[in-house]
Amino acid sequence: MELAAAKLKFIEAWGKLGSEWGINRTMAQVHALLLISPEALTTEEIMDALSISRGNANMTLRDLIGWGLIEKQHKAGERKEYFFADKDVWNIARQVAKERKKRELEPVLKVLNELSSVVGDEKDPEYKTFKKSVNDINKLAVNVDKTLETMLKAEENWFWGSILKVFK
Amino acid sequence: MELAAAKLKFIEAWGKLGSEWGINRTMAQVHALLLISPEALTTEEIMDALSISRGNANMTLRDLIGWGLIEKQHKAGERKEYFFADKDVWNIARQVAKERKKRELEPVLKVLNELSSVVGDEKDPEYKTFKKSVNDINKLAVNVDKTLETMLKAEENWFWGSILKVFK
DNA sequence: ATAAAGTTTCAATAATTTTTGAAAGTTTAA
DNA sequence: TTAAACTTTCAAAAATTATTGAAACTTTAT
Repeated sequence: MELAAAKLKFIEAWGKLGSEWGINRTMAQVHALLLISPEALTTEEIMDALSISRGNANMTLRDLIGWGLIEKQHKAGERKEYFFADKDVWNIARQVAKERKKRELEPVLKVLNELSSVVGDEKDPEYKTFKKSVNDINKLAVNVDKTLETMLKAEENWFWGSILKVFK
Repeated sequence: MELAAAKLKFIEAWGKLGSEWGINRTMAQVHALLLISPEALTTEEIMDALSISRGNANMTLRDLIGWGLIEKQHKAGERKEYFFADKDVWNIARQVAKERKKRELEPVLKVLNELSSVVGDEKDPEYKTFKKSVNDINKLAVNVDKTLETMLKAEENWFWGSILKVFK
């Protein structure tokens, strides 16, 4: 396969995976493009490469910055803004884990906690089933939260070393 | 909080989490409803509880069966079909992991593998950057895949025991 | 101050995804 | 058989989400 074709395939695959995981296709594609680009790119270059509008490019880039996945760069003597992706895949994974934990897991933990404290008649099957499911999900969510917390602090080699050794 | 209100809140929270993770809101809500229901429910009961149409209910239930999260039940002397959710949260987590691994991770691993084999000029920064990103993502994806594989075979206590002990 | 270069915003439009509801299909019992 | 009870399908409609593009805004250089 040609490099040019391979790049397109990578961008497409990343976009598809993103959309399956609740991340806007275009956002995932812009990220993919920057990931495989050795140089920082301008908004115009990104618009051209992916055939998207200026407005879309601008909003997507802003979101990616919000996720901590890319940053703006300025080149000496130039007005234009350049965008550059962190290429360290472990950083990326941690950054995504950090944001999703904050945006999604934590609010759910909060609700589960409130729901854990609902009191009722232990004889009532409706209550018992509700309580058991909520408590079990809560425990699982707390374990996931703890594991993510560890991941956020960990070095890649140590993390996978520990996990894969145990599971070997 | 009243049990009735708590149930609604749980269904709502589960639906929201689902939609953030690329799972249809209604599907997550039906799953939530069945999770906290001590008895199997009919299509009609589900339609009523969530105010959804018969068509929607039917398709959603079919999808949930496809994900291995619920099953049909028949009660003696009744024509109606009843639906019942597996309440074991560890089974649920494994089932979801299994399906998403198959549907999403494996296709991506396949593409990454193809892209890893693209050859080019080691002096070309475009090629070098592409290759490095693809290889790094590939390694991460393989580690995730191995960990999921272990999870699929594991008992809940052993799994979290091992992970949390290492990370303590 | 002005104009050029560049960035941001957002209402309108387009695309996608979800839902409806009624018709077609199936199963069971009499 | 027939018809009642129930399930499935799917084209059309609704809802949601993403994208465009042009105007407004900001910054910099002269």
